[in-house]
Amino acid sequence: MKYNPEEVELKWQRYWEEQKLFLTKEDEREKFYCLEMFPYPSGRIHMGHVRNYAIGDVIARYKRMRGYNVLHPMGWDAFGLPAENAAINHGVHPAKWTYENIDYMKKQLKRMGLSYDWTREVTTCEPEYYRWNQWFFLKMYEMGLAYRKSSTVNWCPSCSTVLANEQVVDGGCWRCDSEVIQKELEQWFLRITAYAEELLQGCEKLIEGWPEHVIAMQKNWIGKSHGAEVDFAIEGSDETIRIFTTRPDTLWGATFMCISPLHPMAEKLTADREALERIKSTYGKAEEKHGLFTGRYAINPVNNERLPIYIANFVLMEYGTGAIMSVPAHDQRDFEFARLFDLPVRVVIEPEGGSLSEPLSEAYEEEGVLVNSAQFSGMPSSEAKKAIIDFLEQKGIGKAKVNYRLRDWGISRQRYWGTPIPIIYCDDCGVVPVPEDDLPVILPKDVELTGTGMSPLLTSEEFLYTSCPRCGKRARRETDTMDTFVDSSWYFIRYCSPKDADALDRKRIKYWMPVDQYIGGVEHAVLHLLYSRFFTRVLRDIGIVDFDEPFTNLLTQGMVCKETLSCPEHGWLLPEEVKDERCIKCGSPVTRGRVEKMSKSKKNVIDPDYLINRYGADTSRLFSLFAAPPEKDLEWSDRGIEGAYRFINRLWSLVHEHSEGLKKVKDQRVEPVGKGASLFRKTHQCIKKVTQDIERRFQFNTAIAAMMELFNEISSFKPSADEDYRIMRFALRNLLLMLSPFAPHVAEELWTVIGEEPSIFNQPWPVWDEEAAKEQEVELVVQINGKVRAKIMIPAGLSDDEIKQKALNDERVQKYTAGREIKKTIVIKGRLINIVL
RNA sequence: GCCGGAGUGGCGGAAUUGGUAGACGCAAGGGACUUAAAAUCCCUCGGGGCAUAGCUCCGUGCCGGUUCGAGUCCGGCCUCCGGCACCA
Repeated sequence: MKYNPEEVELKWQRYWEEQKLFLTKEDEREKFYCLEMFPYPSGRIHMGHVRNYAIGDVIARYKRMRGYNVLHPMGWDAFGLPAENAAINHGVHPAKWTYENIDYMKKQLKRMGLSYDWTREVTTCEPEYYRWNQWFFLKMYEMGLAYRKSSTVNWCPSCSTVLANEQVVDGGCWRCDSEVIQKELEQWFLRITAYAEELLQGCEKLIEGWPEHVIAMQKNWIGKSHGAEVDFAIEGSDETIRIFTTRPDTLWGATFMCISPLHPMAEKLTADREALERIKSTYGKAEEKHGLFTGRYAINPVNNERLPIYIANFVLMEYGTGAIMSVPAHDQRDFEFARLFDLPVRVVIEPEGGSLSEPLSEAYEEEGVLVNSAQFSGMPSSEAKKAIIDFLEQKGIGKAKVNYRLRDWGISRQRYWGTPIPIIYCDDCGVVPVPEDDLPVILPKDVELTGTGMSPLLTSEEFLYTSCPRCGKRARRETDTMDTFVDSSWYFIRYCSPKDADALDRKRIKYWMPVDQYIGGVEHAVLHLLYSRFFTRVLRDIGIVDFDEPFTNLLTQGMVCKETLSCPEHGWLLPEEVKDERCIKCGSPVTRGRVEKMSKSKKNVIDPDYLINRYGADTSRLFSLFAAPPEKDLEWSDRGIEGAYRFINRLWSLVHEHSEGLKKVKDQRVEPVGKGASLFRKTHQCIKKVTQDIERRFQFNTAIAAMMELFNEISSFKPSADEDYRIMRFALRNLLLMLSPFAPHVAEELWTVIGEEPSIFNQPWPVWDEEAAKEQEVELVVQINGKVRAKIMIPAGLSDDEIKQKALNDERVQKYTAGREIKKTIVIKGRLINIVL
């Protein structure tokens, strides 16, 4: 009987659905919440999804067999730019585009045979979902966590939208790479900085369950630093400028001062508007430093020196106080600036036990010992930092200060396809929040999408004008929508009670949350994961949840990569555009480029539909789990998938070939006797290995390798008597159970072929017997002076002395030991002996 | 520059955390079956040397160290990949 993946897979997918096998309800069992990052409905799934969801499905099915009540949901991150761009470019309404994509992708996911509870499906563009975005926003507004301010924002002229700092990559838009410019706008912000310290501290709790590098990235992003704020008087003015420094030990080395062009004092200190504008235009540009001398001086409060005040493009208003003291001897940026303006460089820190040769060729940024610093000279930096802060505090001119790089989260987007911000502007009452009872504020359908950069909601009169909830007069709605990261910051909570009738049901949330295992790409290591941690804390403070961290364990899967092909004339090529190492269009030799993340633009993608049509879901899943450990990058291999397919086919044929013999001995007791004794043992060993590989760090690749080994042994075992069949059946039955989370359809089918009742997924995970798994004979490696000189078979469980005797009696060993004194022997139980001569 | 991670056969990757380096898969070579091919099955497969049923030396990016024993631990380098980057 030939293996037909499609037939088998559709059959069992239908069965599971009919049996409602994966629908989940709260019960008395221990819960396990297994979650994969939900996709953006871009149109079709890609190999990254296949890998992500295959990993999640193995975990969910495995945990289910281990007796957990598993929650394994799926949904759609359905708001976002591409839908709107499709509308602009092709005239399709974003809603239509999105829902059609969801339909198609849902079919694809179902075709993969994933064990989701589809009744919990969540779609973020539905009013039942986004009304809670609005509700949280109102709560945050009440709590002072949502606020409006005018600020310069990152603006992508191509996407015509505001970008969060995190969405700016190397000065370009994260989506389209266009250069990002600064623009002044009234924006809504969420005060994530109020939780900066807590989010940082919380990282410690994640150490056990999260990858180290993700925690490092989060800490880095929060960017806590200790230092001091110091007030500098301005000569000829009553005002002072406050600076922040992490190096109070270099205070005596300040030779000038810089303020940000956006600093409120900038306009007061210079009359030259034009020059100020020029500096502003280079603000934040990393390439070069620009400065403008104001003609004014500040007074260094520790030594009363006059310091010229500059306006400098590299001083950021968003960090610290927007003003710095400049110590060119000990800060490379100040050093470069000093060179530019020929400003003095004064050394106040010398390396311990040495001295700097002046003039300096670069700043000395290390810590050291203070010099030229009045009473603090001679003190080491670390000590001086504290002492100087004490001194500043006593004198009332400064204080210790902790700063964070983390900024508040700007959520306003001048876009249509997102959650309307539930705010009304009334001429008399000002900013008025939409009353809770009026939620949701529905996103209107009749909107003109032009891509001009104006909020499209401005074009819907019906939406725009409303009456003020306070005074009843005609008022305008906020027309910006929320950043879509708001949607994904709490969707995992929504899955617990997905229907609006019981939305945010505390009891159900308490049962399921937090997520026990979260699986997704590293690209969300800061953005999504940090926002989710923030939201969870806000929800905790509102009283909806009673924990801090949403995701107990996190698995960040590696990228799916493939070799790239390119031609000097035609650029990236598809594999079918290459013949005999030459481009079929022009005949130029083809460059086999680096193995890179699959992307349409580089033409190195594999379409999951093609894969599943050709090999089936089981093979596709098995290969993506076997080719590399989950957290590492996976290199696509056409041959590799053939290997996985071959394995499944071999298993299929073997089971069918022996199905009669296997069925006949069903329910008969297995005994480890006869020629099958070693297969019996191998089976127990395999259960142990596979279980341990899954339990510790999800090493699916080695788990599959172990199953292949077991299969190879079953396959070379030629059963004749019933006792042989009993053992073969025992081995196969367990192999199918172990394989079932990885290749669920074929496992379920073959389960019935050996005479078992479906569903295999109602079976418990197999257990091994430690005794039965033990080898009776083991290979002893005999080393002499650390080199392997012999390998001998010995019975397991010998004492050290017996092992030593066996080894010394071996003639190959005697060749070396003859006439020499044995200094020492080291015996590793059941494994190795090292004889030191 | 700073912070993470990784370097093992022709390739993807194993190695119970200090105890046989190369599991499993792929590729390659040889053989069987076949009119033939595909598929399938069996054997070989890190490199060198030799008196070639065997023996022996070398081998986990490089140099050193600890140890009876190092892919694994320590010190110093090199290379590659990710993240952050004028954060004062």
